[in-house]
Amino acid sequence: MKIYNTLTRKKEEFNPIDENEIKIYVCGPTVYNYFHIGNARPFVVFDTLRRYLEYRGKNVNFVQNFTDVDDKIINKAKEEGLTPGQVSEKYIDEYFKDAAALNVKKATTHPKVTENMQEIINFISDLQNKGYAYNVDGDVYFDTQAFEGYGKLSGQNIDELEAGARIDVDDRKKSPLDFALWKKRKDPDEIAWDSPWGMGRPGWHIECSAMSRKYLGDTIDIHAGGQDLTFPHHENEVAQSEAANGKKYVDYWMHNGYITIDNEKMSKSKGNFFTVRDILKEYDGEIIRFFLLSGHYRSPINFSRELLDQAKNSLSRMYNAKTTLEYLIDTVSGNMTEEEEKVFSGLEGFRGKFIKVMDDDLNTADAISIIFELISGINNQVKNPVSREFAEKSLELLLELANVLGLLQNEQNKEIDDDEIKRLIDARQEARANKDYAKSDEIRDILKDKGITLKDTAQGVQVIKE
RNA sequence: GGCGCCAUAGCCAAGUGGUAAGGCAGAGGUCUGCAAAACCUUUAUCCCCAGUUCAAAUCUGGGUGGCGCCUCCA
Repeated sequence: MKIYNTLTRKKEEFNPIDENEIKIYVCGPTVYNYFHIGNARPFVVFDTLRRYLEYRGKNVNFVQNFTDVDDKIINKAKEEGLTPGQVSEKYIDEYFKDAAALNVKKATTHPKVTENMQEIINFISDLQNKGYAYNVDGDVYFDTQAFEGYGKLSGQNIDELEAGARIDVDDRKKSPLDFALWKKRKDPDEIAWDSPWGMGRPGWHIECSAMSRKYLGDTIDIHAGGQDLTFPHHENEVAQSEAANGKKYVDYWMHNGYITIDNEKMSKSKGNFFTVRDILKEYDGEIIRFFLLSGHYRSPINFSRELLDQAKNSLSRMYNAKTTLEYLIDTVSGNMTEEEEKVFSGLEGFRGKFIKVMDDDLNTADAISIIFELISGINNQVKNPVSREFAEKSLELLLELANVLGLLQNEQNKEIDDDEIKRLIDARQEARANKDYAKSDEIRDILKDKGITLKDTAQGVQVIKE
């Protein structure tokens, strides 16, 4: 598989350190609110990466943290009269609900900052002992000038960065680029932990370095996140980890593009964001997932209702194919004919094409189009009478590929447990048999309002529940 | 000021040297009592200019337009 590596700015062949355990770290959310669809993109994209690697037979050790102590959480807690812990616990729960709706699997480990305080403190101590960190009256900073290679991930030049100087000027720092590893407690009732430098809490960047080291080791295969984390967050992680461990931190850096609104980056500070929780009120999570995977992960995607509607209709085409096959499996019988064998072996060719495009830096847009080509192939066969075996095998292949993308995961409940609805369906069949079409159409409309769609097929009436 | 990305049909989008995938929407048709679904047909010289090449959406240079990072942000 080839992966575009931000570090080298090239697509590179992916060679994991240990073939038997691929180590991936994805920067997780700061839990002070519901996440928005821009936040959702890395969750979905890198979940897809993980699914694909697993599909190819790899074991993946997938770590995604929760930043559960931070200024924003503290502020939110103050506003709502809660403790920071109460706020973060709440939004961790909410994260899992929305992630599940998007078919994002749970990580192997979801470490929390507050549960790794000792490791973080030890990490800072390591840096201090090696001369990469300095303590200014209880605040500890990373000395960027001491680390050769600062700027190599983001392609930034230190002199130019300083010249750009939108960074805060703080006389206590040796360089404006230096960043906080440990923040001293500012007032006595602020949440804080004891440390060699006094009461305080960790800076943001150090958390990921410490948790990555603890759960995955000094050097990992893939570290991923949104493009906006490249600088300074990931640049700082590289500096910290390589300074402390004396080893390469990450072999492959992956960064996803933004979600935009009217071609402008969606962000909390701009206020132009839509939470997944809100979108879920109108659209199924899989529609959102389809939307997020419909373009390449490094390209920006513009968000709009129109595009969500397009995604919805496209996904319906996939579900129609699935539903039709399931219906055939229930209603027809027999093994594949020679003709069907031939057609099906042609359809199996799409598996190889699917793998080929996914191998090319996770080209999910192409992967989706290949699933559609498979569906066309299936539909073309299924418009004529087919054997049950053909339907079964086709469905299996369709679901195999869709599952890699985390799509077609919704199961239709085929059991009609409502007697009233059963009666209506029977009544319509009777009316049709009597050629009383006015009545049968009327009943069909009534059922439609109840979320039951009827299709008259060669095998009989197909009932589809919404 | 530094670093970087993007521009393909009405909409979305893949393709990065060999003559434009796929989806949505639209139009017409087949099937159906009618629908639905499905199937068939139909819609692009790839922002502009110049260059390299037998050959360029794809490479080079120059424009134009849009976006991002350099500050918390996925």
